[in-house]
Amino acid sequence: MGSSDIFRPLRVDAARNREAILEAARQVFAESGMDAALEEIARRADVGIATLYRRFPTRQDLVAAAFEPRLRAYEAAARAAIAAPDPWEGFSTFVRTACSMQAADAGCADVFSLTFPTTTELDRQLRAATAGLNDVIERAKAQAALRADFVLEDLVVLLMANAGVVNATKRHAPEAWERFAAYMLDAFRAPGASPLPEPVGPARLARAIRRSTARR
Amino acid sequence: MGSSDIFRPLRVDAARNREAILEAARQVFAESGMDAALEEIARRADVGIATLYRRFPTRQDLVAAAFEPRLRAYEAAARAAIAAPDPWEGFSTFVRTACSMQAADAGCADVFSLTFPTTTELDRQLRAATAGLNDVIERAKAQAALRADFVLEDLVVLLMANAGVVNATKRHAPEAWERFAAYMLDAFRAPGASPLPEPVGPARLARAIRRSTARR
DNA sequence: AACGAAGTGGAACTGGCCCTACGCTTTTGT
DNA sequence: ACAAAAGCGTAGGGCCAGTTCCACTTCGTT
Repeated sequence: MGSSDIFRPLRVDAARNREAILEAARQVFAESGMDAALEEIARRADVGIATLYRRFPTRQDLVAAAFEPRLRAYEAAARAAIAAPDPWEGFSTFVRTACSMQAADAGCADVFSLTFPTTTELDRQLRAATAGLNDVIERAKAQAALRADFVLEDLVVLLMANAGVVNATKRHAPEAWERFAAYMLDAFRAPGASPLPEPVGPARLARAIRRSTARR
Repeated sequence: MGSSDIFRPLRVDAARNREAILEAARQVFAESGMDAALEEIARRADVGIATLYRRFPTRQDLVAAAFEPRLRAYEAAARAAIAAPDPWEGFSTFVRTACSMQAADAGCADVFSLTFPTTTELDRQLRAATAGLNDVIERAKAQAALRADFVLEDLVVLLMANAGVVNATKRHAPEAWERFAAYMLDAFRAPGASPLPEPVGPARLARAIRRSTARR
């Protein structure tokens, strides 16, 4: 990847530990979100905390590496939407898939909602995948399935909202998001019932994203 | 209030400090949510941490006291909705008001979305106020302004969702919630475009609420 | 089998926050 | 003016998470 010139393979024990850390990280991030305790991850991987730091100097390095499979899944969902013959079908399936991933994995809730500061590379890819949907969106509008004033950023806002739903309900009503997503899809469906306030333009949303450290 | 039999007035300096603490708490809670650091509140009130603890032995005592004006405002908004001649008008104004309060005050985002464990008394009142809306909801359905499958709990879920939006956008796109709320209102408006998944019944939502400590 | 490089884990330091104990200060009532 | 009651702030112990350091172990090579 983007590391040094000479690619030196890891020693086998080191490689094994690296995998154990990633596996543990995926579990823990899924349960507790991207701001979970690193020591918990090390503990669960049966590895000293220093080992974790040596392999992943910053939290973001670990997040990026652990999140990769989910990113692929997200990209795949976007591609599926693009490839779908019926654009509304593609669009709505994508929405449900992404929301369901958020529900199943607290890390996805954090990352899809761009609420967690990730590597520039990771969120470049995430945005790219999302932006790819512009095509479906246009086609869905063209056949008057999607309301004309819908914009790509509405999708991001939806994921932020869904993260809120999921976060509040995951313990005792883990399927609440389904009804919520259905409402949103109804809202997106043409014709728009009433005029909407301006969307926050892509530029501002982008700036918004960079640094909502999720605070707490 | 609910304290001891003999009501002993506070010494004037103590009363002054109490007010300072409440004022600081309101500021800090509004900025950082209900899980803000108590020491920060004491610091900002120019008061020792022990004073804060003496006056408000638990975090929830402080939250309840600090939140009171907001609770009143919420109740007032609900009453206004009930009193509105046009039920849809009343309903939608209420939704916008509650969302806007969440946007303006991170504490409201936490409490309205029932994401933060509060005193039983406080959230009893909050629920009562919300439940009062059942009347408007029925009237709005009766005149086919609100879709027939809407339930009261959808309102709570909306507030959870809006908390997510607000949390992610407050720094750089603080009015994003307006467009989101408008979408939701469109979704709620009759006729329902497509069948919805079952709502999570009141009982389960209630259990959900008790203890979503907002984790992180 | 033996040596050096690579890797390891835990101890130690930091800083933030919660919460309590305790000796000092202010108010209040006489 | 003074003493008792009420209130106060600081200091300190506990906990938890992040981060760095370093003496020790394991691996891979010759």
